[in-house]
Amino acid sequence: MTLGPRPRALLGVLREANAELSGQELHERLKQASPRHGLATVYRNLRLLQRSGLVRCRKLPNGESVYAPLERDDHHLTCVGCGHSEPLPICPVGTGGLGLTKVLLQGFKPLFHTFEIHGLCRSCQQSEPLAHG
Amino acid sequence: MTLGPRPRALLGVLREANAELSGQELHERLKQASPRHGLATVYRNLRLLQRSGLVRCRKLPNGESVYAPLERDDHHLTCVGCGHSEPLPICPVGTGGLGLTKVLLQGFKPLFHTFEIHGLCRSCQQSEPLAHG
DNA sequence: CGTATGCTGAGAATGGTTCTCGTTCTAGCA
DNA sequence: TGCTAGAACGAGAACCATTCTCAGCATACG
Repeated sequence: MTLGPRPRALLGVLREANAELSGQELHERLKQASPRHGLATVYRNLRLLQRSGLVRCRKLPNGESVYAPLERDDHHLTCVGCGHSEPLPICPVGTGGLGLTKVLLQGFKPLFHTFEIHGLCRSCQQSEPLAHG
Repeated sequence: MTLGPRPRALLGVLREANAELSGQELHERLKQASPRHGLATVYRNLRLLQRSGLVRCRKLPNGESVYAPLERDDHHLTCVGCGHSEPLPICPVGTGGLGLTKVLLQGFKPLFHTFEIHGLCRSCQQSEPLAHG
């Protein structure tokens, strides 16, 4: 598989970054190197890299998608109140995967997984006396 | 915690449904019972129910959110090519949770989790000779 | 009865992402 | 070098699920 210059630059920015980046943020950074780099191209190449198994993606509560290199395996704690999301240093899946049987996958080729715990952060618990119980 | 009539109807529709429903679908169904039920109210009450620990939510690749009762614990296999998502009858988290330490949670109150395997479905593997390797 | 508070519906606004389409780049070839 | 076909690109418009705004209505309470 050969990557064109645009996708390669995109992947480079993602790998240098120490956090997940959104499409908009990636666009900002890529424009610094090539000012005419378009937003559509950013999203086009993000899809390409994702299908190629080089980039992973997840959606934040506010609707934007954030991207990271596939090899980074972070999971998250996300507040359903304020939408704040922070890394969670655990992974429920061993390195060898879940031992998914071929029966379960039925020809599906896994590339990456997302695991997220949703709940209420400390400050949203205080401001919202709704918590069930 | 007391639920008003609108949130209660919403939760009822979700519990009757045998699949996750989007905000738009919920609106459609709720209008059948009360034709003037507004879309804003659907989303308002979805947020309310989510914060109350009664409803869970996840985002599909096409950007819409789908909702289910908290007690339903399904996970998914989602194609990064076509966006198709189907239930996966496994859960990486035991009933007792992950044994998350208080140190990790730092006051965060977990309500539910999402687990999703992203990859390429059989037909997207065929149409896209991109697969890395 | 009068007022405060909260919930609601209708429609406008928002904003990340995708689409359109004319242009530009690249590869292959003579 | 000059030419052509096809792929990739950029700019801006379009899309659409969701959120916001705000006036109207219901309920509770004095």
